[in-house]
Amino acid sequence: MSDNNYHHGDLKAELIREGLLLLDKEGYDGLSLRKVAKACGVSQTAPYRHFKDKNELVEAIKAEALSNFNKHLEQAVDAYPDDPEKQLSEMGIAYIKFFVENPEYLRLLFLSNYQNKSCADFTNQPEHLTSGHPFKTYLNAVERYYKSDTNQPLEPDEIMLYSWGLVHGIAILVANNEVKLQKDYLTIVRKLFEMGNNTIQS
Amino acid sequence: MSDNNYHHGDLKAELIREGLLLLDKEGYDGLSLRKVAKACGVSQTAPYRHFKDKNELVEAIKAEALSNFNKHLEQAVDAYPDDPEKQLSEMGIAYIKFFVENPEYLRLLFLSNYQNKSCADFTNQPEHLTSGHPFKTYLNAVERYYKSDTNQPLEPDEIMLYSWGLVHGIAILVANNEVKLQKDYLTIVRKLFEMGNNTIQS
DNA sequence: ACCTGAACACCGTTCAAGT
DNA sequence: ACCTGAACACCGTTCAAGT
Repeated sequence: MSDNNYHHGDLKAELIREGLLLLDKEGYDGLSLRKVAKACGVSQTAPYRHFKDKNELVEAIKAEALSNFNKHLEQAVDAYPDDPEKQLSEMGIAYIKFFVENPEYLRLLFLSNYQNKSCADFTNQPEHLTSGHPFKTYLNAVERYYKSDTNQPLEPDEIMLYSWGLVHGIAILVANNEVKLQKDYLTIVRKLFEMGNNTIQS
Repeated sequence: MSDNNYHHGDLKAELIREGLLLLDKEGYDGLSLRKVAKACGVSQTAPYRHFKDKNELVEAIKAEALSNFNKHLEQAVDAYPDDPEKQLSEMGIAYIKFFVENPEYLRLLFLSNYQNKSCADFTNQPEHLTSGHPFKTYLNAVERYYKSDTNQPLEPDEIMLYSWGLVHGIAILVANNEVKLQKDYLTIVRKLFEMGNNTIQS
């Protein structure tokens, strides 16, 4: 708040912002504490006034990335009010597209050993702790879909693992160029979603 | 072959072996060229006689890891001869279990930026280049399943993305403790596979 | 939960030199 | 496609000191 500090009013926020820029520019492996500090025009040890270690900085950058990701998902959901099935499938497509366009986010969010210790138990946690988190957004969409389909043979838990797993796996395989497909991946994904309504049908 | 070298008869193979041991012991981030060299009792620069740089060493370790992984998949396939549907679903379960039990392999194989440039185009490559590779094993299982089910509305390409994506995504979410489930994940996976026969049914 | 500069242990990589 | 040791640029982290 005060802008009469040694150098910055809000170094902590700037470190996070520059960290995300560095991720975009140099990829996950280029993300070093010293480079982020230099990008903020501050000494290499200054980040230690705001974060216990690199792990804490990376966790903060992750939180920012998750928030960006969540906005993409919510945008897709909001485009189809009152249609839980369409919401779920369009959100899945937004999910995949996001990571195909930002593959370094995948590395930051899902493979860094800078681990978020807390396992994301969104089902049993109070709303204020989980809202704004993409996985909670995903779970909400699954639950709306579950309620809208009274013939659904699967529990929310099961739809969650199925739907999230499918979308997540496809995102990773395509983003990492792991599969080689004849057709455009989005064409195939749309076909799969249409056939399965994004869930198994029996 | 000759064992009268400066130090080793087969340093290259030993570097790969020790690299994989180090991955198990210290995780993907602990995998350093210098540590691998030290584990082989050799100077820090000795690996450069066998690999252009760290990237090449990591690629060789990856190849070894993929071969171990492939053995697990083939074992599952071989347990159910003449039942392509069961082969596909049991292989999927073996796939998930393998990564849940060896999460550092996930990091090595799918999120390292030590990239295998060649995108795995297993559909159009000669057999001798692709055999022994887990993704080829997966593709083979998909194709056998496709041939066995004449009512299958999906192309092999589409089944591949669907089946591999689902299995891969679930493996990552569970191995990284990303989902919190009420029941055991294998119970849910088995139920999903039984319902969908590992593919969408229309 | 302010910021710096010197220092330490670790890393990948290069290069001249040695069996 | 042999192996080593010194050296360089980079990294995370600690610590005594300075606004």
